[in-house]
Amino acid sequence: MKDQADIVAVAKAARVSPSTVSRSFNHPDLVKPATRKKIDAAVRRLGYIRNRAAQTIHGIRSGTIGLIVPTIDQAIFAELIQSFSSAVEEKGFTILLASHGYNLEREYALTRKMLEHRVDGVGLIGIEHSNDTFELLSQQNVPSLLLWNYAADAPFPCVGSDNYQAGFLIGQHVAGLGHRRIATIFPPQEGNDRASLRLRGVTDALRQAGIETRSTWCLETPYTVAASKSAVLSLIASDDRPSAIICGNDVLAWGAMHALSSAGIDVPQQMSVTGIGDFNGSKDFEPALTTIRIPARTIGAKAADAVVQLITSAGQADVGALLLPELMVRQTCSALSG
Amino acid sequence: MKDQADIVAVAKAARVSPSTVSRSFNHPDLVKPATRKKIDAAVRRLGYIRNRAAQTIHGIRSGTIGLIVPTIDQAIFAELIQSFSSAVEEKGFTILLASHGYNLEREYALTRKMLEHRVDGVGLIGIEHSNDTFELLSQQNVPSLLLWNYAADAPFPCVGSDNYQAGFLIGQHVAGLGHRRIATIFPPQEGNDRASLRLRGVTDALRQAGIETRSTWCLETPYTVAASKSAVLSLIASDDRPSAIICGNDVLAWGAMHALSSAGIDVPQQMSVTGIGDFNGSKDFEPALTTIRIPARTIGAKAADAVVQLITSAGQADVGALLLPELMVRQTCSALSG
DNA sequence: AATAGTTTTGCAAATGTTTTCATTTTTCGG
DNA sequence: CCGAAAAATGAAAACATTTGCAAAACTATT
Repeated sequence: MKDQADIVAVAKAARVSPSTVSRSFNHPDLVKPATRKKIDAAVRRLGYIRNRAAQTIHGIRSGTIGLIVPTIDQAIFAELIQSFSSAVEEKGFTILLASHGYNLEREYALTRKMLEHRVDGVGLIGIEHSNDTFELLSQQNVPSLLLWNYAADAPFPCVGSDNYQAGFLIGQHVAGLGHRRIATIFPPQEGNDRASLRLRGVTDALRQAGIETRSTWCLETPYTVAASKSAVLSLIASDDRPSAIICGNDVLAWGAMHALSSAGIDVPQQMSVTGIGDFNGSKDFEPALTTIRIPARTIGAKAADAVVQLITSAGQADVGALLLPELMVRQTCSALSG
Repeated sequence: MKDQADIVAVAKAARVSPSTVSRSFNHPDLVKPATRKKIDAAVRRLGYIRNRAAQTIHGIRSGTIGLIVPTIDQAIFAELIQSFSSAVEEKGFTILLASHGYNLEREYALTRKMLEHRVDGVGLIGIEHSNDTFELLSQQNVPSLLLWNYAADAPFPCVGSDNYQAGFLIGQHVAGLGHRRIATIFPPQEGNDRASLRLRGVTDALRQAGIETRSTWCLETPYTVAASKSAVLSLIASDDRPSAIICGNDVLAWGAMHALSSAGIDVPQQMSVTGIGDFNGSKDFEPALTTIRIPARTIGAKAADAVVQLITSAGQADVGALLLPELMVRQTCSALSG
């Protein structure tokens, strides 16, 4: 870490001025090929690496995009992060990643930190954020994007799906198959607009079909197979069982399936199960999971395009995108017989 | 993005010098409380946000750590990234994340980019990397850490598990239960030392038990449930079936389980299956997956400690850590009857 | 060979901070 | 209320770059 070569060292070694070295990097066409060669040689010899921090203070873009997510280690966000990150990488940006654990105060703090790093843009998951966060972002005038969820009237452009609609679709489907005794299993709603919208969608669809949900059948667990499995295990311990379980996402559905399998309850013969998300693996689950497809990879890729557009157009572009949720009818949810 | 407040704007507004403002941030005890209050007020009024890029060129740490992974959207790396990132966040760092898709050339390019951003340290997954990458890192003298895998003689400190041992353990276990007809299903070995080490461990353990693996039973698929399921489906289409399938990781094992379940083959009665990794969900799979535990969260957390130590001790600390793989005997692998 | 035009280079100022050192202000014991 | 010591502040240099402008070095035309 001692005397790392800087641009003037390179200049000296190549017997040119620092300006020329700088130009040789940033506007190679402005410097004579022969000179460029000398410089390249010097660069290699000294192991010089450009200092983006020093460039950044000239108003040059930092080449970083802040991505702030609730959590990383969830199948679905991982997929989103992957596609987002590889798409922005392709465009020459690098991702500054942070997770707040569904705590919107922490999200604000992280946003600030990102701005200290002078990210060129930021992506947030969902539409609901603390007021401070929104103010900060718009006051600092940083290209910002809301991922995953979509609303036309959100304070920033959204690239995502309609989570209410997702819930509504699945509720409608389950009710349409004749189910009346329906349980739900969702994560805590606090600070998670995706989940609460989905649940509202489900409830509305059911109510529209004349079904009221029983509060004892509305389970709430974190997003893990383990939690969901044990919640469903105790749900079915009672004689008074529902005929279908609507899960807030596919991970919860997997947990439910394992619980039923371990109790020897056949899906979908004796009990229907549905997910939301259509994660990797849900299609190949046995039996294949009926769920709502929310195209994480597409969202990631489109979002990447969108931020970059926002950045390069100084926020003038119209980049929102609504990806419609889609019902995937597979094997875990069947018509109520009898 | 126009006239964002800078430190001199704040200074003017607070009627003090820039030096004082700077001090008020970095050494608050050196400035009079009253002055500090004036400054804080000005900061708030102008919406000033410190510019880390400008700090960084003073040799001050950038507060970022580069993490370069093969892929993000795999259960297991997601877990690792999550724990690593939240642990470093706690210590005031932010993660610069990039993925190379198991391509070590790209890894080198990404490493360079990280260095351009003047990350304070970098973490790489696995022990095998291109020579250029190693040279770059040691020549630039950046605190570097190898995660996930462990070897005493690696060029940089490792925080990880012994993947050969992991493979060996599971091979031994399966052979010890009397299985002789054993299939394996592993990802492509290219650029993935974890996978190749595991496979070597398995093969060695089997050979030691006098078992040679048949090449037609050595399946190779990417890390997805879908790929694994279809590979296993065609494997069992033949009459000449193995009695056990050793999978390179838990995702592959899940795929295998679904394949068997869809073919109506009982696990473990008719076929044993094992994984490696002990991912979230494997314990609650039905039947619960016998696997080798590799403690991703612990590795992430320890690795975070380690890099930060490396950074703050200028590379003088001895931070390597070997987390032993552990056999988790559950329900998917039973003794061969008859 | 001289001129005009073009290409290539260097100088110096600018970027937003931190830090050393010197100066000013405050505090406090007499 | 004086002076010494301590505390607080400011001026200026430093950090690693980029860039506008001007000078220098070529080319081509006559």
